[in-house]
Parts: sequence; C-alpha cells; structure tokens
Amino acid sequence: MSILTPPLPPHHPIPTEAHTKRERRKDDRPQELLAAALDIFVEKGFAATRVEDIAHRAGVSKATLFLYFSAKEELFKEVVRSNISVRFTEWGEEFEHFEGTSCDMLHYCLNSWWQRIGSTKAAGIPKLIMSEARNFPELAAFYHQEVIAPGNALIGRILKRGMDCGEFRFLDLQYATYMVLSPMIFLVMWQHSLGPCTTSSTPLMPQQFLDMQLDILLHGFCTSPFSTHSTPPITL
Amino acid sequence: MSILTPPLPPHHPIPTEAHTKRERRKDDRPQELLAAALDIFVEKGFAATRVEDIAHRAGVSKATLFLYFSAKEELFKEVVRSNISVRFTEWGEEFEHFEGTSCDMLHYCLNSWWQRIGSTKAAGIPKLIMSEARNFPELAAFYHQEVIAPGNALIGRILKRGMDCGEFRFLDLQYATYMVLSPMIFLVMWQHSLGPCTTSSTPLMPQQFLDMQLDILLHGFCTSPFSTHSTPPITL
DNA sequence: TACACTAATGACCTGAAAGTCATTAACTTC
DNA sequence: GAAGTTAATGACTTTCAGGTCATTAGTGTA
Repeated sequence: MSILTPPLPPHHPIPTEAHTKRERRKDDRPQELLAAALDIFVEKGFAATRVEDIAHRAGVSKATLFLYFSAKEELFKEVVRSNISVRFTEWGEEFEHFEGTSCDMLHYCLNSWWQRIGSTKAAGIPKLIMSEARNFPELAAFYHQEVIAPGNALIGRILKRGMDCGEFRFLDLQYATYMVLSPMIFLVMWQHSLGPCTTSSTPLMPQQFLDMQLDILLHGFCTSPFSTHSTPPITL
Repeated sequence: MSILTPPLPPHHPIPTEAHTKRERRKDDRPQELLAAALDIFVEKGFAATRVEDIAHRAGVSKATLFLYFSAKEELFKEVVRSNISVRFTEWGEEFEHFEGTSCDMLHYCLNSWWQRIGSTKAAGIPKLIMSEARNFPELAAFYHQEVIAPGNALIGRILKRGMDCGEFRFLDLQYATYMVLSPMIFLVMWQHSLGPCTTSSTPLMPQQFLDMQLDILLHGFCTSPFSTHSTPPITL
C-alpha cells in the first residue's frame, strides 16, 4: 500500500528572478509558506501532507519552515485564519446593510460563498476538516469556533429575517440552517474527493447543482407559491 | 503533532470462553477480522488505521491478519463488499415490486437507508471514502463502481417514475438525484466528524434532519400543492 | 503417545516523516 | 572590506507502521 506521492517540483513564488542561491527574505517567507501550505493541505489532507513538501514548494528547506511556524498544526491554523476566517468579517457587514427580499439574501449568500470560497482553493479546507476532525480533535474545535459557529449564525440570521417578515414558513431554525449548509458542504466534499476520481462523462457542474439547490430550498421555505423564474441562476 | 491513540484494548469476539492460549480457528477468523476492521476503519479512517490494532481487536496477531488478507487495501475492500454492496441487491428487488406513490417511495428510500446504513457502523464507510478518495484513488474507483453507481441508479429510478406519472416536476434527473443524495452524505459526514467534536447543547438529531429534508424535497419535487402532513416522519 | 500438518506468532526489515541543531553564508554596519 | 548578526540549511535523531519469515504450538490421526 502506498499513497501516491508525485514529484511535487519546487514552485518558487517568484520564478522570474533566478534564485540559485539561498536568500534572506524574512518578511516574505510566512506568506509564501502559507500559500504553499494551502495548496498541499488541500491536495493531500492534513495528516498525509509532508511539511517538507510545503517547504520545497515555497522554495525553502524544512528547517526554515520550522523557523516560522512552531509545528504542522500551527501552520494549518494560520492557513485557516488567513483564508476563511477573514471572510466572515466581510459577510457580517454586508448582511447588516442588505436591502431586498430574504429570497434574494439567500441567493446572494450561496452566490458570494461560491465566489469567495466554494470555487477557490480554500474550498478544500472545509473538506479537509470534515475528513480529519476525528483524528485531530483540537483542529476540529478550532475550526468549529473559528468558522462553523459564525457561519451558522449568518445563515440563521437570514432565515430568521425571512420568517419574521412572513416570507418564509416557520421552521425549526437549527435544521433549516442545515438545509442550506449541507448541500454546500456536500459540493466541496464531492469536488475534492470522488468528483476528480470518477471519469464520468457527466461531471457535477457546480452552478447547476447550486441553481437546483436554491430552487428546491425556496420551494421549501417560501410561504407564497414560489415562481421558479423569480431568481436568476447563480453567477459563476 | 500526534494523532490520539487511545489504548484500544483487545476485544475478543467470544469473551465468554477463556482464550489464554492461541487457538486454531481458521473458519471464523475472516469474519472476526472483518468485524474488527469495520470498527477501526470507521473510527480512524483508512490511512490512520493500524492493521495491528485491527488484529488485536480480533484477538490475533498482525501476522495472522496477513495470513487471511493480502494487504490493508484488500481487507478494506472486503469490508465494503460485506457491509454495503449486499444492500443494493435487497433494495433493487424491493423497488421492483413497490406499490404506492413516488412520494412514499422516496420516503421509504430515506427511511430504509437510514435503518440499514445511516444509523449503523457501516455509515462510517461513505464518510471514509469521501475523506480519503484523493489519496487512495484505487479505493475510490472501487467504491464508485461498487456503491455510488448502483445508488445513483436506484434514486434516479424513483425520480423518473415520479416524473413519468406526473407526480414530480420535470427536473434534470442527474441533479435531482444529487438533491436526494447530498443530505444523506452530509448527515453521515457530520455524524462521523464534527458532530462528536462539538460539545454543543443542541446536537444534530438525525430523524429531525431527515424529516425536514424530506419535507423540503417533496415541496421542491411535487407538482400538486404538497401537504406537510401527507408523509409520516422517518421512523427510527 | 508419537507424528504430521498447518494455523499462529515474535522478531525483524524497510521506508517514511516530524522535529532538532550545529554549521554555513547572506546581509548590515561601520 | 572587515566584522558581527542572524536567516537558512544539511544531516541527524526518533518514532512508527506495513509487510515478511523462520519458528512455535495446536489439532487430528494411528
């Protein structure tokens, strides 16, 4: 048994200049290491990632990586903070001043999540966490506090707004939130697991998946008879 | 960094008799090893599972395990075959002779999946596969052929039946199938990852999740105005 | 009881990866 | 350009797990 370990050639972040020699660039290393870490964590998962691969992709040695991050787990936490956590600040402010129906809000929610997380490399992080939470409970707790809790609160706020103004049926808020969250999680899980493996002629197209999901959700949530044409498709 | 490795005391399958000595029980070993393997694969995942732990839980040494299974991957494949693949034979026959509305059929589908897979230890297998497909593409291909393809076909058949007889709206069959599949996958993923980690006072209750999911799905699928009371809750 | 057969195993081999540290060499300052 | 500071690293240690094999010991037969 052997995990596939392709060569992973070094990807120096600034390939335009020749870097045949070792260089001292204390200020840039952390960012470059974080970028390399995101790539490889997403590709391999947490446990299967070798810190040496991350270091080489960032153009430094393994020992240098440990000069900037005390351990593999700390490096990963910084990757989460710098790629996911920051988004919630943006969303919190946007939804504070949102004007429009709650249907629009839900549409905007899925839409901007797809643009800022779902379609980017960062989408591999939720997948990674779901995959390895059991084996790394400390990382799971960190992620729950840093991402899951704020995310649930954000979706919950949208749904509560819709129910309060009579636009949505009254449903249990916790489980209605799961109805929104679960397809998003499924989508990133699929895209980063079986999706690339199946050589199917009909791959899962994210925009079609999200469009139908929104259609089904709004049929389920809205009180008034819901017209399929009232929301434009998710823009990609 | 360190994966939690609790003691994992040996669980001899027949603890009633005293087994202080080594015994020769060629016929029973495979089943006992498969049972132990299911437990530990589900608990730790594929890569993080040590075959030695499986062997000890089955009451034998690591070398004995390799006497019955040529490699870790082969052992895992047998676990999938003996716990998941067999279910599809049952379902195929049941749906062949099903009488009732397609709403009932969808309800029965979620219900019996929950009873036979979702609520059992076997539910950890889909989670494991989604988690490690990228690192073990051969296992992913095996699982796709053995489980995903038959499963999709089964759900697709239900939905097509509903559309053909006018009970369901005409929707793209592939993506409508994902609408049914994705919450089921999310549920087992959550239950085997972040669910046990979050010490939340409001844990995810599977039956409420599935009930609301079915409610939302039928609102989305059915042509006629759908009454919330027309389907009983999922029985657990 | 003696013998043959083979299930079971302890000890070993091998490779891999996290983390450490003494040494090296790139900049800075004067 | 000489000297000092410290970023960078190669080489090392340690731990761990998949897989192998010569040896051990249950079990059935005469």
